Amino acid sequence: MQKPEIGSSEHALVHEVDTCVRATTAPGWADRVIGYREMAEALILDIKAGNWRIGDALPTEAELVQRFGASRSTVRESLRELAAMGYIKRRQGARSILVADDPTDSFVNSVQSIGELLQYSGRTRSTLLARSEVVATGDMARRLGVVAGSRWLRLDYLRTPMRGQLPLGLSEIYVDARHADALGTIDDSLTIYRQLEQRAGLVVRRVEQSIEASTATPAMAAPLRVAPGSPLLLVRTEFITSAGEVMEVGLGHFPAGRYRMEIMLQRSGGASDIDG
Amino acid sequence: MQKPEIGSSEHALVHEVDTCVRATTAPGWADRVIGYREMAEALILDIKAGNWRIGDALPTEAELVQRFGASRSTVRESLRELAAMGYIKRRQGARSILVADDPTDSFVNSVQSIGELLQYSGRTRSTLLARSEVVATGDMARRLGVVAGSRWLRLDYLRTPMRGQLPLGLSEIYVDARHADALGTIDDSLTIYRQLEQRAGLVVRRVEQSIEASTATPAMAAPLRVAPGSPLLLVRTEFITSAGEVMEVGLGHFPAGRYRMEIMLQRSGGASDIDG
DNA sequence: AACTCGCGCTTGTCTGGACAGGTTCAACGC
DNA sequence: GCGTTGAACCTGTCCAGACAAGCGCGAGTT
Repeated sequence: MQKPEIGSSEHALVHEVDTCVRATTAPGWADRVIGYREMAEALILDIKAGNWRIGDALPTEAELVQRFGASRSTVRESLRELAAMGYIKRRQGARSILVADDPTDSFVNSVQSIGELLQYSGRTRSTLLARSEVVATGDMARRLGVVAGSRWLRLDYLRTPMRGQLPLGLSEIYVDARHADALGTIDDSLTIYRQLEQRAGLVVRRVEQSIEASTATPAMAAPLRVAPGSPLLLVRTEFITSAGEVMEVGLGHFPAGRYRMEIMLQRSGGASDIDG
Repeated sequence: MQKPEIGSSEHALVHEVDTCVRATTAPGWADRVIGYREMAEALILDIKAGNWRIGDALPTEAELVQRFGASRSTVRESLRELAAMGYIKRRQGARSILVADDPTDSFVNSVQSIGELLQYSGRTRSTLLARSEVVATGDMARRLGVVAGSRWLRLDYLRTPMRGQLPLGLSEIYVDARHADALGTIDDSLTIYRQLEQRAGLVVRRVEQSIEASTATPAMAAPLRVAPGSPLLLVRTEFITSAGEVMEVGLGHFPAGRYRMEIMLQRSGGASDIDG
């Protein structure tokens, strides 16, 4: 989490001493050693300042090497950044072309294998506590966000870190009873939703997660080893098919301090690389 | 600890011949030189063959250099490819982690104007409780995830629904003191990060959110109208520039039952939305 | 048992150099 | 005028080495 590089100045010193040469020919202003990130930022400022119009070609790599007093690799890295953000397009042999001066102001969070995060985060193991069939009645149906009266296969897991004793949390997983047969024996090396996809021929179209604070019920308190009433993170995950039907619902209960959910959103214009 | 890492048999040949000499000689020689694309392809085949499970660590760059007889740059380029395709996640200091063996299986959450959800979610209003300058000391620095000793402008908001009495939650917003001047008077119709972008010339590259459970301190309990110690949802949001510097940190505290965070992930393609 | 600290391992960033292969454009031949 | 060709220009790929910075684990402490 730390970002000690306040000015990134000590960075500069080291390299100055090390590789010297650098920028001796450059016009005076290129004194400061800058990294590819700063270089990218400087270029973006230039772009926003209107130095080039959309469709124009940016300076060649060689010119940027001169101007910033950095190596070609560094210049290329910054151009790669600009391309990833959607400002420019690159093509071998031709100079970079400015294609946008303000790439879509949207952020993207891309997740592979949802629920890895919820069920298998690498250094955790899950132990099945109970397997039962339930009918969603009033209160429970509301808690799950499903239709009252529907039938579900319920799986209770306790999640524990590989090293350490205190459990991370409890997971209740509800599988639509109509697909429970297809599930059969459960492969613990795959997520439930993946197995449903593979064996029941379902396709998850979207996943909805909601997160809120709650408290530990007496029943949960024992396996979680916390006091009843202590604060929990409640994570509900719904897996929804293209037909709009909820095929699986997961409820995760995580005591404070043991589990943290992290989401990273990245600004993206043209997610793709090079070529065209 | 280390994975014995199986398989990848035929690559041994190339390695045998050893590298260096490279294409200076005619293309007639025995084995092709492996490029980063082929290397990526080979790795994908290994992945699909099940040599590693999701969550496992791939070989280190050094090991791949050995195996393929290529330079580290080339190996890194191929790993970059795999990361872009969604097979692996990379983190400085730690080995690459396999996160998907079939990246068509990726879900995307895209959102315009993050932080709307933290500051202005349409049907809520924010009232500024306090504005102060603070220095992040030990404990607070850890809580914020910033460098100890750094200086910040702190803004305290109470968020209340348009209709209704009970407050939704408290927001502490910390703005890097170096950019606080640029902020000047705050336009309540825009998010803070947008104003920082426009007035301080910063570019937000990515946003990191972490969510966990916590408890209400006595100081929070009063304005939130809950009992001290009652469960809260703690949402931390970091706005990070392309230089990798944290320019704004937001801490949201939401009592149980009053606020729920919602995330919708959609499989490849279509846009989606987050929260409300 | 939980916490801190240090050290080794691993990835991130950067340098400087080389060749391959695509692009561009002007000179040339028809 | 028009298509071809070649050379200059430019980006793509690759190499070898170095230091910076983050991570993980074990040892020692509380």
